[in-house]
Amino acid sequence: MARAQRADACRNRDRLLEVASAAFADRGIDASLEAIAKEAGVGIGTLYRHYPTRDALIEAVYRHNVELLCDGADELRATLPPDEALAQFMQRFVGYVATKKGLATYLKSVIGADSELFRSSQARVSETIASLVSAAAEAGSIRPDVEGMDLLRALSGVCMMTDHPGGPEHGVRVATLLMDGLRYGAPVTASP
Amino acid sequence: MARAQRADACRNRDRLLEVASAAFADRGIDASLEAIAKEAGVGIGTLYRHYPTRDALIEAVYRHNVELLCDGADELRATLPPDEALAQFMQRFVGYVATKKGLATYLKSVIGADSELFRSSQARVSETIASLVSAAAEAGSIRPDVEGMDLLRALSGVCMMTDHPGGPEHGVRVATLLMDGLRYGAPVTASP
DNA sequence: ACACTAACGGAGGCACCCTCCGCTTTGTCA
DNA sequence: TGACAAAGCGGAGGGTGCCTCCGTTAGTGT
Repeated sequence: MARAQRADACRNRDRLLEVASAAFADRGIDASLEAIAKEAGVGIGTLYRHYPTRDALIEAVYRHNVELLCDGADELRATLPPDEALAQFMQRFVGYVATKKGLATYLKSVIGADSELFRSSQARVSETIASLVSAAAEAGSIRPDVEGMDLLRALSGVCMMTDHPGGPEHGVRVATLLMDGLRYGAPVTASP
Repeated sequence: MARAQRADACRNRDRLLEVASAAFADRGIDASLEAIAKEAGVGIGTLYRHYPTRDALIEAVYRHNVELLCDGADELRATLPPDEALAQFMQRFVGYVATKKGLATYLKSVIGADSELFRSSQARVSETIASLVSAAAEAGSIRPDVEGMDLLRALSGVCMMTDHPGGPEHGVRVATLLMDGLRYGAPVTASP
């Protein structure tokens, strides 16, 4: 439907989202909106029309990132054996949180931790994990007594650690460990 | 020594610290420095002479707050029975973190989590707790098998929860529970 | 009491935020 | 295909906050 939105508007909207995502990731949450607009090749007015406030833009970036992460899971599922897909997803999750935690923290402070945004994104992630877990369990490549939410909680714990001394590579190592823990005791031991 | 610093400079410095502490607490980390200077009754130049950057001011406020919290422990120790002193301190700690977490998060993102600042303030808090714990343990009003660091870690966990749904009053309740846990099994059961 | 500075204050230049409105592009319908 | 709404664009401009710089003020020591 062209009525809904013009093609150029769509393009600009998407481009802004991408540029903003990169900008927030490497220049922090305070990145200049004017700079973002310029990098996206649009005027500042265009940015503000699509995202009327800074918070709206940040929220959109957050949503987009969660979406990317979860959509990526379908691809993993399609191209890798179930346990590898799960392992890969866990690594991505940890990496994602390490980069984007600033966004979440900021949003929490602005719109509250129990908003629709967080509930829905949490639900999305937890569904994704649950489906990866159950696929791997059915294939017999991880132990059958683990639920999606258990794993999500464990991962969250891993990510909390990231704040503290030891740096982000800690998270990666612990996530690997966790995955090995899942494999341990599986009916069929998958070859790495 | 008057040579070291003039009296008015001292006054202004202290006043700025107090005003800034209040401002950051209720208007957030982005509170206008010009407003802070005005509230403190000094020019913006004076603020910048004492605290050359925003970060310097935030760091000073953080240090000051940790100091206040820990100095307060001496007073508690002097006026209350050891277990009450510990209980009171735990409540203050939780309340303090709830208000001031923004500062710590910001500082971590700017100067890193493993800086001298965090190491020294963590040491200060942990010493304070350790001394309260051992005093209460010696008095027999809490169980003897708990170390200061254990309790600090538990409290940190309580504070992490504060982010999540349930609000800050959760922290207070859990801290109370924790205190009861400490009293349980003490050689002498203190009367509340 | 006086001179010597440390300390003060705020004007000013800069960057960013966000709004507003005249101009351009796009999609549609004859 | 061509013309016309209207959807969309861009950036000037007014406002606010950051930080620097320097002329002025007022504590301090003799």
